[in-house]
This record gives sequence, structure tokens and C-alpha cells, in this order.
Amino acid sequence: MPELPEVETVRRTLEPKILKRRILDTEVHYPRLLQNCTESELVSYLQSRRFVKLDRRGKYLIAVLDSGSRLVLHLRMTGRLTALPSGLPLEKHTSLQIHMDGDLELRLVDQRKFATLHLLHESGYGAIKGLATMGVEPLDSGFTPEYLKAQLEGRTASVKSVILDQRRIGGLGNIYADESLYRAGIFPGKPGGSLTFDEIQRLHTSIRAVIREGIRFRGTTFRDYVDGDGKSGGFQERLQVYGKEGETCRGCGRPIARIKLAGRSSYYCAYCQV
DNA sequence: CTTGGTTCCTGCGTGC
DNA sequence: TGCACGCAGGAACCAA
Repeated sequence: MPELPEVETVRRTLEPKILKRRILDTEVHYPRLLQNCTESELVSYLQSRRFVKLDRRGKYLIAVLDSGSRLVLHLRMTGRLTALPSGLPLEKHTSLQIHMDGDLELRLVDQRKFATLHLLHESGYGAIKGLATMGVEPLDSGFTPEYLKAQLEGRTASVKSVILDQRRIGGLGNIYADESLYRAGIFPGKPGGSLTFDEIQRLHTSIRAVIREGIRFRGTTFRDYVDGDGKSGGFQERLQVYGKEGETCRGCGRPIARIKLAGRSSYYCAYCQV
């Protein structure tokens, strides 16, 4: 599940490979990937264009073209975006291929087919609701304990569902949310509005630390994720609770538990997180 | 406004 | 061994 650290790692690995190359041809194998244009529109628009920049906002990748228009991609759960030598065998669930000069192929493989692609010609993100309403990111200067407090204040929903809300915090997903709450010693099901300022400060610190470490270790490969070179991440070695139901808590030796919150699995230690 | 349920999709784990 | 079934999950959308 690509979250902020994974998408940032993809961005960093892809950008130097794809910039300045000319697009030779585009093949769309899963047309429903395209949210606001047709297959033929995309193919003809990209013909002979070049990418001049690869940006990220939350979990969105934004590829800026030399025309100024942008391709906006969201990998959702199983999307893999790689830039590898052209002509490698076509994998099952390949949604998109962009053939570029210099023997390079930008490829999207997406087993569950939830990934989305927008082609934006106008400025701004109005056409993409999730981008237009994206909240402050954990590593932005605006992400302060006070900001987090304001997001949690008055919420009866669980703290976990509040921090997963992309309109409040951009880029956090299930894995890093669970790891952050574990490090902060906070039970994920606790109502958001019930956190003390001390707990909010701890959560703020742990979210930033977990996201920074996630990037430093090049993301978490729990199942599908690979970076732009097709390589797995390293943060899965550092996970303390996510996916570890029944395993021993490093803090107290008791078993890690799992509950459902807002429709998602939440892993936590019932003793260390209150 | 908030909150929770449903939907999209495919592969995998479970149980008979 | 084989098959049906439920589940996993990010975010848009809908209903209350």
C-alpha cells in the first residue's frame, strides 16, 4: 500500500530516469484507469512530449510535461510504477506503458485496478477532489502539535480514522498510522477529541519520525510495493505492530492485537497503548 | 458539518 | 484436492 514514504521513494527513483526523454508511444491496457480523458486523447497528447518534473503531493504523483500539463497518478493499494529497460515481458495486470527514447519504459502494473490517472491541462487541482482538499503533510512546516490538536478537537471518531483522513493529514495510510500510534502509546480506537495535549505532542512527534524513517528506509514492502527501479523497500524490517497480530510486543512481551476501525485492520498492543 | 457503510477489483486464506 | 466464499484496502460517494 503506497503511502507517503513509498510514493516519495518512487518519485525519487523515477525522476532522474524519466526527465528529458521523449515519449515515443503510449499503450493503455486498462482504460478505466483514465479518469478524465479517453485513451486516444492520452496517447495523442503524450506523443513526442517530455516530462520536466516529477512531484508528489500526499500519495499523488504529479508528472509535469513540457507543455505545462500534468499527469496525476494515484497508486491506491497495489499500483506499481517503474521505469525499466523496454521490452521486458508484460506482467499480468499491466495497466499502462509509456515507451520513451533511450530504451526506457514507464510502466504501471496494478493488480486490483484501483489506481487512477488524470490528465490536467489547467492550473490547480480542482478536477481532483482528493488533491484539492489535501491536508497538511507530516513533514510540512505547518504540521505542528497545534495543527494536530485542531484536527482532533471535538472528534468522536477514533484517533486513527482522524489521522487517516487525507483532508486533515496528507499522505498517512494504514501502516504508518498504526506504527505512529504504537510509538506514541495511544490506543487507535480512542476518540480523537479525548486526547490530552501531551498525547497529541507524542503523536505529532511519532508521526513525523515514522514518516521520516519510512522514507529513509525506502518504504515498506508488505506485499506489492516496489520503487521506480522495481526494488523492494526496507521499512518492513522496522515495523513494530503492523501485520503482527499474535506476535510479541517489543515493549512488554504481550501479544499484538488486531481490531477493525473504520473498516481497516488496526494492529496495536493492548498493554502499551491506552 | 460529521460519521459510518458501500463500492471498486483480484488473489489469497479458510473451511467444508 | 477442489471449490465457494469472505476478506483486504484508499478514497469517492451516499445516507443519516
